[in-house]
Amino acid sequence: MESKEKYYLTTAIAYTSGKPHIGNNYEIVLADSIARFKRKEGCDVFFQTGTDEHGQKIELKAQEAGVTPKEFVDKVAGIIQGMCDMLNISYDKFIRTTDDYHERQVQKIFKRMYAQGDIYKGAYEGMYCTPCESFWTESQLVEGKCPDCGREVKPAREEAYFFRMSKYADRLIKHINEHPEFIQPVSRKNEMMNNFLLPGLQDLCVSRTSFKWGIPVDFDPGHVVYVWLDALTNYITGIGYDAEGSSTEQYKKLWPADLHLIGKDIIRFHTIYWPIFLMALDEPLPRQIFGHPWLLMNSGKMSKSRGNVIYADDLVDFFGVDAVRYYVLHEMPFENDGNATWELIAERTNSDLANTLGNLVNRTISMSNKYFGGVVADKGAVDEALDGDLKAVVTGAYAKVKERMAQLRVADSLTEIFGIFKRCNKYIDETEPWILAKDEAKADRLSTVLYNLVEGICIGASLLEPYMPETAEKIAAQLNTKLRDFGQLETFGLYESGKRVTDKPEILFARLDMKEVEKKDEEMAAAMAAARESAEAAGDEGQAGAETSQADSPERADDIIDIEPKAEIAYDDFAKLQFQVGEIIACEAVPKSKKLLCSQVKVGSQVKQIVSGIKAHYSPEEMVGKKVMVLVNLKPAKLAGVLSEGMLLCAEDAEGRLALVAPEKEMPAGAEIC
RNA sequence: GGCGAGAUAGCUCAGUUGGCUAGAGCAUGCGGUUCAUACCCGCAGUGUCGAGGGUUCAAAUCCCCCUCUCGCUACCA
Repeated sequence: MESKEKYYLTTAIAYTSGKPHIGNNYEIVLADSIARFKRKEGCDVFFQTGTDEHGQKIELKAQEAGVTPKEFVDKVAGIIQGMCDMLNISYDKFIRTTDDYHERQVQKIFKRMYAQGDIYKGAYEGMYCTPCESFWTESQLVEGKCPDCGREVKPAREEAYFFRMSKYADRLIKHINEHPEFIQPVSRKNEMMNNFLLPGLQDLCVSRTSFKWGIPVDFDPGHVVYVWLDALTNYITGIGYDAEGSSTEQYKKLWPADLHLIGKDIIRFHTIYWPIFLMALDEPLPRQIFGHPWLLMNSGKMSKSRGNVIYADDLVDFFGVDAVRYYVLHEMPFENDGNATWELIAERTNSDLANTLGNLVNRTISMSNKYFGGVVADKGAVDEALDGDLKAVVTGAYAKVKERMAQLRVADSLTEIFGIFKRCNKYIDETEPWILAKDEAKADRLSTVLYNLVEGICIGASLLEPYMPETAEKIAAQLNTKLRDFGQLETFGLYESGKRVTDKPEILFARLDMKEVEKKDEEMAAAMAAARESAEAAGDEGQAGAETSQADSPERADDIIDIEPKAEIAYDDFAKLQFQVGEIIACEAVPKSKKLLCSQVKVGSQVKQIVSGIKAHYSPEEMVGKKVMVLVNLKPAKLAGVLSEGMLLCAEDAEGRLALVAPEKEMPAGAEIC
């Protein structure tokens, strides 16, 4: 192996709005296995992870919890770091965006970009939708109304800083085309190109004035640096970047990053905005960005409100840290979402970890003790026909694993490694040690067979170390040896002949009773439901550990709408709106539309046809018969080619779930709401 | 609506530039074995390779069309 090559990898930083679930933790386990693998390959690895701690959402959560934002994020960051430690994550640096050096650099970066003209002070000058607290350009409006809610918009203006994205678009397009490995998996590259780069980039707003919990723009009080400029730059500030040219030696050595590991939901920010920020700073671009798939629970996205969340600490308590690491690494394909349930994890643990691996180690050690008092010695009694293939499989595994890892195919790497253990089990069957033991004359052969097994297990365990470090160490300890370096995995026979293995092998993974697992699953589901109920009863979801959907984490959702509170309106404004109770008498999905339902709504003596974007939340069948709140005097418009003559009012929560608003007591269709 | 990906054994998926009787893992059934955590080894499967056309000596693999699923995006009064 030549002189140490550096390898800098990062995960996305976790948003500190609540406790992350196993779907969020997956990424860091994946990163950890890559980091450990690279270290064993001899690279000088730097592995950074951390937390993203600013934003209005956190400001609100803290307020609800009755603590300061800093107190709030300190607590959550502590939980997140604790989970990393629990999962045995070998990070070199845990950055928090509230760290002083980070805040200072973000301010400098902002100032430099402003001085260069990449950031300019402008304003949202456009049509403002007060209820949505959103600005829209003329072209975004639909029929002159807010494209989000369809209500009236009015001209408004709010001061803000913008980043001139378009200036760098051509360079980025060129870079992406010339570096096919830049965006992984490649299918994402086309999405970025077709949806954003080729149609033309919009300038990005990079400051806010509507909340305080952020990094202040130091030359313009009232503005705080918005979201991505703050969060993304952690990748350089964490290793000592300085916007004024005094970056540390560490930075000069490590940058550009070799790999940014992120969830597929934030690929856009990492493959478009982040590279452009770097271009503005005249820094090289990261080598590769891998947007990994998600780990789903019961084939659905995990979210607390669905009650299907699994937390890493519960899993670790039940299965053990390495079983959890193994599951998420093994079950996650490269491009498709993976699935997790208590039963699936248990099945995987039983078949691969308890049966194949654990039992192999156990039976090998047991035989060594039984036949030779624990002494493992190579007596040179080779049976070429039987031993050759075993040795070939064992010594050939490293090359295969290395190749898989180079493509970030971690799950496939594990499969290759387990090929060793399966081959060893087969070898036992082929050599039949218990028969050899009956014949004094075959003692040397028996000894060699056991030696070969121990050697095979040693190499397998050494390969397994990046993925399951604790288990690998346990195996080495039971075999009274040390884990090998990667340079020693292609030579068979390095186990020191004559050593004595442990006389009391410890079960590595106990077989799990599926009934117990089922019980545990039900228990957790019940606990989840109870927690949800009590949270609802208390009318409060603001505790640390509140909802974290996989989509709005690990960085942060751009669905947070953080603009000025609505302006006060006069009664006259309100009086213009006519609300009535409407009864839905028929409803069907709008063809050629994914989200629209078309309802016939009885309002008084007339029936209005109203199209609503609620297909994801209500089926046409369940709509029928509902009495709901209708805005009836809205100017009719066509949606997906279908006429809509009003609007059904809905409540929407932070996760975008909708609930129709209905009168609390029985009211006739047509009753005025005032 | 736009762009893209996919549809293969009960389940999760492999199938390279078209080439023999289409594969792996898990689950299932049967057989073997007993060192071991009721474990391990072997065998057996079943498949209209989404539907229909076409090119070819030959197509899961290429072309056309259809159905369905998924991703990104737009829209969602």
